[in-house]
Amino acid sequence: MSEGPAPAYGTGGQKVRAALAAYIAQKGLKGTRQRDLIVEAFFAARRHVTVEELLERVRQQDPRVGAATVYRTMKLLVESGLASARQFGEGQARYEMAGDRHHDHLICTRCGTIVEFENDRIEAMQEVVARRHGFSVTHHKMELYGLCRNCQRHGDRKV
Amino acid sequence: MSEGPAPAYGTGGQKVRAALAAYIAQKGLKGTRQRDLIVEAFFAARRHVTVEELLERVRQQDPRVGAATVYRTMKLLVESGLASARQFGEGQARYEMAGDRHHDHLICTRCGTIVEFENDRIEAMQEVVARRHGFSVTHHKMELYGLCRNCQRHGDRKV
DNA sequence: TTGAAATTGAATATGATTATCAATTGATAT
DNA sequence: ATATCAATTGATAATCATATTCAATTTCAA
Repeated sequence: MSEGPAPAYGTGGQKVRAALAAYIAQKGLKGTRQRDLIVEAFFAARRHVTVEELLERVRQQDPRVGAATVYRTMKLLVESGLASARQFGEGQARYEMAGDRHHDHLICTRCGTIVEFENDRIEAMQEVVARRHGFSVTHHKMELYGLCRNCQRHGDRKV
Repeated sequence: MSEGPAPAYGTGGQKVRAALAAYIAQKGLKGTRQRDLIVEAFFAARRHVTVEELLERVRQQDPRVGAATVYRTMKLLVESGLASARQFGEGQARYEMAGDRHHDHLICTRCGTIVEFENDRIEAMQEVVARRHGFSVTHHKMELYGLCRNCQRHGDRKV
């Protein structure tokens, strides 16, 4: 398992895998080979993946894994708080590793690159605006769509 | 920081209806009774409606109107630039009249009230954040979810 | 009034996700 | 190890919102 450069979320998902095992035990569930494969593939992807993409990766290891199992496993990861589902207007969910910090997203409309960011001043101003309208905000969604640096340059070439 | 009430749409949608007629003529399409009913109901609603809600309203005028026609008409309104579709995480689209000004949304998670707002300072900061990550933003989505003034007070009572 | 072209409504298709269910597998007690 | 029993799997069917198909109807221009 190539560990790659230091990811933002702990290394290789060791910690995460332990947390999942704990959740599974605590819930009286069982560990399975498929589940391990899927979780492995998910954390190895290191990006926002769809179930379809994940299934493809998993099937490179074991072609017999069914789509339903991937859906079920991702649901489990979300329930256990280790992943979260996002909608970027594509009609299908993308999953990301659940970090401790809240963040929003920059999405390149050409190549699909997704960058996470956080900005406290924007968050603070959202609070102000909400209060001004009598709202108390519990959560929010902010997505900025446009072209990433690379696609601004090579906008003419194919993706 | 210009922030104000949502754009005042012409009363009765006179202007809008004319614009739609123009679009229809220019595209070589035809006007129909159902279409008029649906557009009428949409602009009379004066709020973010789903196709389902709209169909119900339309059927009070003519029970024989089909759902497909509502879908088709809303698509037409969106194409013509007179309405826009929004996703507030409910799994079905809500349509709003297309004003001239860009705006974002405050959504009450209890009663479903949707308030439009605009805030130039937030928009400006979004630009800054994007540029910092090498992105050029073309559009964005910002939704603040929480409780509206009324629901904060009467959170115990039924909606 | 006519006739081609657009529209309608019902039914069917679609695409993502969830639920069903018989067969299989994993954890545990023996 | 083995038996046991609940959890899991994979295929398939079911959902749900929306799109599409198609025969019947309606619109509009000539």
